[in-house]
Amino acid sequence: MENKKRFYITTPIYYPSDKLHIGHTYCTVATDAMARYKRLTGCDVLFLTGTDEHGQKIEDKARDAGVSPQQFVDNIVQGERGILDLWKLMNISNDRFIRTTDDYHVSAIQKIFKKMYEKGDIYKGAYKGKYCKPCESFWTESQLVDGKCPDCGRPVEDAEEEAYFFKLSKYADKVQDLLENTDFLEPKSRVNEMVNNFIKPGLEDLCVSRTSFTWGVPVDFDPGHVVYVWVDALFNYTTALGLFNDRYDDYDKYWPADVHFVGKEIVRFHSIIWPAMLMSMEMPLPKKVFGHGWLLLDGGKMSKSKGNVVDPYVLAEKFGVDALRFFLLRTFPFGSDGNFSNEALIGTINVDLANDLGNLLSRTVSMVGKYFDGQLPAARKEDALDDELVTMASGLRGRYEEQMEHYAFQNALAEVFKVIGRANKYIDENAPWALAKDMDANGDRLATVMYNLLECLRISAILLSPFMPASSAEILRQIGACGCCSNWDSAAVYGSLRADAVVVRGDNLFPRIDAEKAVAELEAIAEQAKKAALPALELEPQLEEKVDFDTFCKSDFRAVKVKACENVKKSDKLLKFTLDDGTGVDRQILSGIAKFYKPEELVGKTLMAIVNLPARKMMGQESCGMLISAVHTEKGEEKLNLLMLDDKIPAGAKMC
RNA sequence: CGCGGAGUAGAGCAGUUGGUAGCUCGUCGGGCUCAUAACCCGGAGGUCGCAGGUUCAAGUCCUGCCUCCGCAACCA
Repeated sequence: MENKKRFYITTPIYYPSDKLHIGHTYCTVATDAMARYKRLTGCDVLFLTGTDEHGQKIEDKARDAGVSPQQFVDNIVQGERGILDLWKLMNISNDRFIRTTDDYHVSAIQKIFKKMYEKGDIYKGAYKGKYCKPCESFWTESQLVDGKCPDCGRPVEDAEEEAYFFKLSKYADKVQDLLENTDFLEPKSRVNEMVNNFIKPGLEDLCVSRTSFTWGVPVDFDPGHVVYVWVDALFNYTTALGLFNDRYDDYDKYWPADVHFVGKEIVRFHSIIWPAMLMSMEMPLPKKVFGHGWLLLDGGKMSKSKGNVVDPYVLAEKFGVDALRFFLLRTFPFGSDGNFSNEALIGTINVDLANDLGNLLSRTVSMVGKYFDGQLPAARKEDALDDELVTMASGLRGRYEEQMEHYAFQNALAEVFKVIGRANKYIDENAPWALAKDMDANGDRLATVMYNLLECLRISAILLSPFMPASSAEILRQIGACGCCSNWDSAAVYGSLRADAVVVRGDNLFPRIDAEKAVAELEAIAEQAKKAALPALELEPQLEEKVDFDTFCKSDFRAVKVKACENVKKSDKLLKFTLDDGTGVDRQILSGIAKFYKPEELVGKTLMAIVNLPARKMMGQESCGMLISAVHTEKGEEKLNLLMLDDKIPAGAKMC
């Protein structure tokens, strides 16, 4: 037992500048399923996840929020509905959680940085870039928008910043060899991308310190410098085991990692920079980096700006944690991108979980209860009708294992559901309800049929447990499986379930979902969330361009008094004003403010209008001029307020 | 010619080393009644992006083109 095989698996450490979305959940759930699977098979597993908490962006966000960077990340990590809460909700079984702001990590990073510096792989140089003085920030050429600062739009200038660099170029050949000639990086399709894109054109040395912000691990031998992201972030996988710190003592036991699961956007850092740094440190390399795909929405990337970010909290609470976990790993091939949609989620839950698995459990358990009072008799009678089902179920663990070892969650689950589908068909073939009509003649046969169904459920439940821990346990409970027939070994032994197991009916595991209703509700929630995310107040930016005085004077603004005001027929925006402009002749102006005012409340008010705009027809009526309103945007919604003047001002008074 | 991925039934996807084109949903018809109006069987529906080529044989190999998507260096 002390020779248990060890397995160390990690997720990326996530950047807590915002709440996490379904994409992060996808990666973490996949890692969790793998970790649970390995534990199931008897491995001594260490599963690590965490957060990467330093950097300019966090510093900026914290400043905007008026809190310290530490308070800011604490809130996102530990706060209500934060990252820890999310992983708890999703039933993530991580053994450790590292935060790069943890003391032990910070001091370990300083030691690592220093060691690489002393070795000569980190050296001092100059980081060239574009500098925006007002914003005090550095930008790269590619970050600029129209050659100007992406934040404020003002011009930038060439500048240099003192910085430390890592000699990435020194390890280029060794890394290329690693990628091309081993299975270090999977899926294999990512290898070409890395080699062609980054290594062949020549690796440049990597900037690993900055002086332009302070929220980071200080370089202890050079005040003013903080360690820039990669050294700090990547080495988390080792500091969390106790490298250069006393907090943990598992480095020798678990390093090198068996696999890092990472999103395809950070494959580069994990497959090029990370091995190079480890080579520099003369440490063993992880055995594998697996770059999984992204969940796309409407074929495009999820992003805050598109307002299409999917909230895992909402889905888990609405449909259940296990259903969401299952959906993510059953539907999408792990290595490539997948199209997420609410319809697909609900479809998978209804078809696989409710109709096939849930209903199989329900009908089986119900029949054992109805025909045998929950406990099968000992006498059995086999039949050729059993062969195919029994063969399939007996070999299921092997086929499942083959897929799981290749991180092919989708295929592993497909194997399980083939057996579940076959079991449903088996019920039809044997028509237990017909057998039950003559228990004296068919009782033995009926018991065999029911036992075979229970066995299929038992084996399936064991193999599904890494994906749906709670639901699998409930299935095993309902079919009366004990500990010794709920483990990995028993999943390969058909007939493990005690012949006299006590079967108890429970609630429906996966209730069917009314798809139309659920989609509508989700869309309403999304709409609400989108609104809430919009800024409370937005103002039009001031114009840069100058207007000369003469041009300005050409605009003839006048005080006008509202003599009458009414809604324009068939228009929900327009109000029609009859105004006294001091000339003695009524002036008619149409204004698009019906949403904000009732006509009657405006009568008698003194407003401001520009009167020398050319007349223009709106909804078939003439509008001679324009009423002046103040405009601003609240929560994405435009608000208009008419300029109301002191009623002492006579009609026709000129504004200047 | 920056790099990479993708284009297969109405939708979403599988298709390992070339040899009758499959799966899920939907749709149409039938069966059953134990069960969560669930389950089972059958039918319809594809010139596998386009054009060439290699081959006895190509969705699968080669060439060219078109369309969509992602990445393009310090950015999760």
